[in-house]
Amino acid sequence: MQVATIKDVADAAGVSFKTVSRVVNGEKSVGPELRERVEQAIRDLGYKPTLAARQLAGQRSFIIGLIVPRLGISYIARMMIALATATRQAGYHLMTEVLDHDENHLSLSGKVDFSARPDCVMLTPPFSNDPRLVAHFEADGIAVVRIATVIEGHGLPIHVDEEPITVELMRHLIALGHRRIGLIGPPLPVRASEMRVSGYRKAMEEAGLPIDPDLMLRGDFSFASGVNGATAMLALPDRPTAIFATGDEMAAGVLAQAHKLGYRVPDDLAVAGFDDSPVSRMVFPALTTVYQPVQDIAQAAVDAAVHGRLPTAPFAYELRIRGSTSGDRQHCLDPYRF
Amino acid sequence: MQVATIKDVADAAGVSFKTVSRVVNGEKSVGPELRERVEQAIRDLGYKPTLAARQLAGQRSFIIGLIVPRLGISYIARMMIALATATRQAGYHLMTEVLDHDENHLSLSGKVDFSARPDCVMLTPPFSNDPRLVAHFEADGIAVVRIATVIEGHGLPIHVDEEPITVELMRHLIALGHRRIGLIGPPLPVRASEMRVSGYRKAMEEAGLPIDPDLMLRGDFSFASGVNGATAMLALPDRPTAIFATGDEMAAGVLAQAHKLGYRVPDDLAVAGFDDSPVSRMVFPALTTVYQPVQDIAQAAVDAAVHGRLPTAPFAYELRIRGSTSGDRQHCLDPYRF
DNA sequence: TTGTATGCGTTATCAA
DNA sequence: TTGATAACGCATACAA
Repeated sequence: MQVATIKDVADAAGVSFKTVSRVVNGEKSVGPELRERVEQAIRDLGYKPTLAARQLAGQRSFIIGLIVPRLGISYIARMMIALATATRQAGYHLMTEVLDHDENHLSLSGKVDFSARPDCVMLTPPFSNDPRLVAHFEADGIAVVRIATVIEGHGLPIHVDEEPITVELMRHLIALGHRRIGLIGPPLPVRASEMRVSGYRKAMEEAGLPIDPDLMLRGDFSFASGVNGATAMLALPDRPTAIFATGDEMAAGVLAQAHKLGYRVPDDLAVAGFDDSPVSRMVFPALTTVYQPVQDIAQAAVDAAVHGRLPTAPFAYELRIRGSTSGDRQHCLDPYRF
Repeated sequence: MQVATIKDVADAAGVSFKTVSRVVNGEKSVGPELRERVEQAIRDLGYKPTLAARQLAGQRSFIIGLIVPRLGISYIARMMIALATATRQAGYHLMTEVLDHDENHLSLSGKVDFSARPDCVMLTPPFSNDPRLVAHFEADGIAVVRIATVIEGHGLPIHVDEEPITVELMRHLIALGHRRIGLIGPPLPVRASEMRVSGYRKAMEEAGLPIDPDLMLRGDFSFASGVNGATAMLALPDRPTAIFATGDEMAAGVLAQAHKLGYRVPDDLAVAGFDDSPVSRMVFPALTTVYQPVQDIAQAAVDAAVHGRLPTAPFAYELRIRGSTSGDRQHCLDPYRF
């Protein structure tokens, strides 16, 4: 015999298969005696309900779709692992689709396959901020969870507020005596991470420091754009003594360029990033950065996907002060946990 | 009306739904005229066959399972993206499960859910080298693809041969004049990456260089183990002038410790890694390393999963010589593509 | 080449 | 509280 079906369980327990179905689905209209017999039979036969049949007969598929960009920064990889774990814990299955970063919603139908009929689709940045994508799914009656977004609109938005922690990070730099602090921000002023820019502004104003447009550049989260940003700013007559890049990969680019030019970090130039990505710990000196509560965010996203419940409390970001600003020469040896 | 079913298409095309089924499955026993009518109707209604129904009625599920470790080094993340892409191109769906690194096969049944009935399961390292895991799945009649393995046994092994490219890397170091070359290897002598160790030995012997046990340490692929290995070797009376770590994260640890101790890289100490991971490009100087043809490997794995076909030609590894051995101070600015 | 009947394993509806 | 029966959307065998 292959795998046990609901009928096998019913026969073994001496009940109708509908009763087994009730037990499996946790319905309480089952007598304690029968319930016990059924549960025993389920254990004995190692019965697991077939997903496809449940999906066909019921209205749920127990599948959650996940759409991620191909050009994955490590933040996405961490999110994928965390979402896979949270999905499983909720008794659901994760089906991952990769979408090219620059593809629009028109090419979507050909790429993303709805034949699995997920109960819900989760969108990571940058897709979580694309209203057209959301509309595309909702037109098919599929709920959409938008992970780490700041914009309103349809779907189930998992809002994040990165401004307070960014202000904290900036205060740290300012407390160290930096007055000219460069910023390498996200690509466009519409992204979720734009709050990292507003946090920068807020802290500068709070400290009574002038905001110099020359010190505010934009990158694309890549190492290369960090290098380029640093190159430009360090060539200024009145160069910054600290640079805050809104992503660790960019910050690593700043650090590398500083090394190449012979600057000592942090004595000549302090560098700070954002994300607490693996690379932030592997460069030398290790990068001061902001820890993203990826697991909490993933948990909230799955909760929204399964129960339609939105998170109530804000997520707990944490400042990680390391050598690239403090001058502490210790390595960060904590194992990187996803 | 919700989503179009096969019957809707049949009605629209004025044929029986079985004919539609034939067209969808690419059977050729359909007249050209009817075929055209059916295809038109499919386009008009935007029909996509429901996965669950195909799975229930047929014998295939069109689902491929993927099991990855939680403690993900970037190699795994890249593999996940590549596998998701290749799976989609093959018309299949990828269902990802995260397994804790140290879990044994006994706890497996509770963690990995078979209710999706995947046609095949793909295992990445380190799971791809666990015979018990393979047996576990095959007992359920599920084919198993073992990605990047060197051991024989059941399932569909996607063999990799990393020895030749490792020899090439070592020759590069030796050609630079290094005679005492340290090795920080994989955890146990049973892993796939053990070929990186044999490549080290082979190249040393080939060059007539002595193999000093003091210069052969083992790590666990983590940054921390690279730091520790470097610390130990650089404290030797006759310290190495070059260190080859069999993973980029470990190599980054070596590099960081070298910086901390004030060694110039590569003048005082050359460092080489393996994987061409993102971090290898973001440290300074950039790490000399070996590019892994992740996309090719992923393609082969999916091919094995879908058609049971094993790759014939070896995979094309590539040496990436960068500043950590050559002294070239240019950054690697290529966008990192998954 | 085309169409019809049957069943896959489960949930939903209704009756007992 | 239980159970019989009909779907769900499709593939498979078999018939036309």
